[in-house]
Amino acid sequence: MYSLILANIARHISLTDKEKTYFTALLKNIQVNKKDILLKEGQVCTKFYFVNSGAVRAYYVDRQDKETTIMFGVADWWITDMYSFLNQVPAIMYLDALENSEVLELSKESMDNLYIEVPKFERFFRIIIQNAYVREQVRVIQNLSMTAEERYEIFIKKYPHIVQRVTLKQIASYLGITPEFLSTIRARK
Amino acid sequence: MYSLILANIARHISLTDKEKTYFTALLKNIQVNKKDILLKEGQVCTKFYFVNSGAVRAYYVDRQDKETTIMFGVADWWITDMYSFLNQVPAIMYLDALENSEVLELSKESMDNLYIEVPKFERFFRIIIQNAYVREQVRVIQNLSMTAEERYEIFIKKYPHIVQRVTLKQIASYLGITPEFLSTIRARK
DNA sequence: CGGATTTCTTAAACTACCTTAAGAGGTAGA
DNA sequence: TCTACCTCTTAAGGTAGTTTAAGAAATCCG
Repeated sequence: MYSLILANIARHISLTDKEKTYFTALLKNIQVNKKDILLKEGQVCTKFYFVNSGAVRAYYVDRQDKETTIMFGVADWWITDMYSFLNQVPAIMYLDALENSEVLELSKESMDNLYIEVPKFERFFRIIIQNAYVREQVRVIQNLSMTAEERYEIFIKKYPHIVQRVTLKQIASYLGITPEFLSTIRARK
Repeated sequence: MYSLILANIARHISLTDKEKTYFTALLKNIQVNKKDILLKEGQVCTKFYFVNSGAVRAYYVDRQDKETTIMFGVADWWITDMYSFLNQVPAIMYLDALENSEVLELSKESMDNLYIEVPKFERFFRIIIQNAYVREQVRVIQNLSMTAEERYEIFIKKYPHIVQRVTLKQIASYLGITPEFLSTIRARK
């Protein structure tokens, strides 16, 4: 139940057995079904989620009800509305399950305690967020300098396991195009 | 010389006088002239920069020589090629001065020592990077769900002091459009 | 000061991507 | 098993943003 998350952490910091025990005791294991909602826009996000199995999606809905997929979280990924979680303000995004999934929750309160009890975790989450930042920066560059077709090519190369599991509409909303246009892009090949 | 950066840090962590002295001793103050290059694509980025005065721009150049402005750094901003700096791999971006500027440099080596000597800085840079991550995420959402005109409106509201100081071409490359189109957007009002 | 270079504007023709619509599978629920 | 409702495709017509080009305005520099 905790082997995946402990391996994830071990990639960046070393924990003693005692620290591992302390950390895992803070986690809550939950099972969610396909389409279950973890977070709604407007709610304060109180959890940082780690996906153990299945798939979770983060997306934004604008005034015209158009969805933009912010990220897909599959096994071994951390996912949350970072701004809402860290500042305890209303979320701008939705989080929901694309498949039946097993998710570990770390609450804001637990995280604040964790930083005090095991300060090494400051380093761990700094690295996790650093990597997330760099990925978003690369995505901004790609969105601004490439056509939708090029972005789609990169997406299927980078996330081949995700392409199989999500709908065309969701991929289109990640790329920032309509499903119809993605369909014609696919047909070109 | 260090008052701005110490105030910047004090917003997130408290330092003793001794820690302040240790920290500022790691910094190198440099003066750069307009158009001076701080980092070239392909070089390993060895410095994290803090802008004391003036303005610095980070941008990406694609195979067709098209520039995409990644960020503008004015007084009180941290700027670097994060991926290159942290992993000591070749940079994907350029950094150069838009005006004569005063910049403080923190080297990778100094930063590694800083984390050991004053672990509080793990927290500080985690927060700095968190904020940068959230900004990039919002930018992705805006790029995917808004028209160029809407993004321009938001840009001039959010960075009114920057608009005055940089060229139209640079703003256009931040928004991901051509200077010609930005010119027509401006003429519409 | 004057010439060179860069920046900005305008406009016409073009392309990437959107909108609307209609039909063909697939899947889920009564 | 039938019906309802998503998902995906295809295609025609529309719009946001690009390309090319040329001139005007501003800035740089000897």
